[in-house]
Amino acid sequence: MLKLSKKTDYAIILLTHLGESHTPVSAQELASHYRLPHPMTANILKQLVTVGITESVRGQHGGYVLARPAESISLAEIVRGMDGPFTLVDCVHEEERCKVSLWCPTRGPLMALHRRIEQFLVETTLASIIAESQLDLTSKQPQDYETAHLS
Amino acid sequence: MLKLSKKTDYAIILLTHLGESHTPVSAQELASHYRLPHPMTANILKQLVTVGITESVRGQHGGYVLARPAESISLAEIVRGMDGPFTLVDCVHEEERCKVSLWCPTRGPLMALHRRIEQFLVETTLASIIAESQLDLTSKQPQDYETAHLS
DNA sequence: TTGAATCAGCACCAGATTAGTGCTAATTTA
DNA sequence: TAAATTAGCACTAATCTGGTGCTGATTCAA
Repeated sequence: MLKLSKKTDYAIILLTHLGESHTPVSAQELASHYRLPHPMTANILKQLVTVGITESVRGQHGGYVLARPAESISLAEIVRGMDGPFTLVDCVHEEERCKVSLWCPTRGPLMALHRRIEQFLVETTLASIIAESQLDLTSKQPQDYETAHLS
Repeated sequence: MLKLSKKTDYAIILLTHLGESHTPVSAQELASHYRLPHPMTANILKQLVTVGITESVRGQHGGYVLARPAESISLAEIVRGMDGPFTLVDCVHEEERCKVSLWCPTRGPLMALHRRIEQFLVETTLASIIAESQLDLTSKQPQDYETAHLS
């Protein structure tokens, strides 16, 4: 359906938070802050660790931190880590010929679209997402972000 | 999963065929030509009629034709007709504020990506897809397209 | 006028995916 | 040692996707 999964969407939100924090943030904290169900938040964070985007700190006052600077984490990596490899249409990654037609008319245009999307995903870094969200923040309402969320 | 549905993919293939034909083409013909299951092919074509992209001719020697010239049918319209409205993330079409956070950090960048994809979909016409597929055809193998397909 | 070809409009089904829950074990720190 | 926390599972429910199939209406040709 040409849509990002909710998990990926949430992952981006959680990662921007981690990118702005200097100390580990727990799943509990993040879940209640963004009013997301705790088990799911925890699962997303765990998955982000396994794909190497975040690191965890166990024990009391533990939590999650970015594994690398936000400048070196791309949107492409986040999407891939949560959703698996980006594949606009199945044939994008196939070496062999199209199963439907030898010269499939969709191949050219859809490959072009695939490449455009991929380029955007690779170009966009977590750091730029954070920068943009902070811009929005200050321009719209000079209020404390930490306390501003709704059900 | 940021993927086009198979039905949309097939729809594009079928539409390029109709765009190249001057007489109605039956679901049967299209299905056997592209080795697609007949019931599904029929369903896709029926749906394309209901959304106004194709028109049908009933009776013997009936079939489907484009409702309008290929130049005026955009990829956006095809995707919307088959998959429903294009929504990269749920909040794209929401007037009200984000349910997760008042200033959701994903909003800006994901909206930008959404607009880029949409722009491409709107810009790309069925006519241009046909033109490109014919280019491919002649440049790669000067062989009869009608008889060249595989399982 | 009848029969074959064809589309229209449904309703349906199975499998995959997504969203979300929950348990138990390991780790850390106060 | 107890509380807080992540790790690593396995599981469930709902939705989406891909695909099937039936019955009825329309059209054309023999």
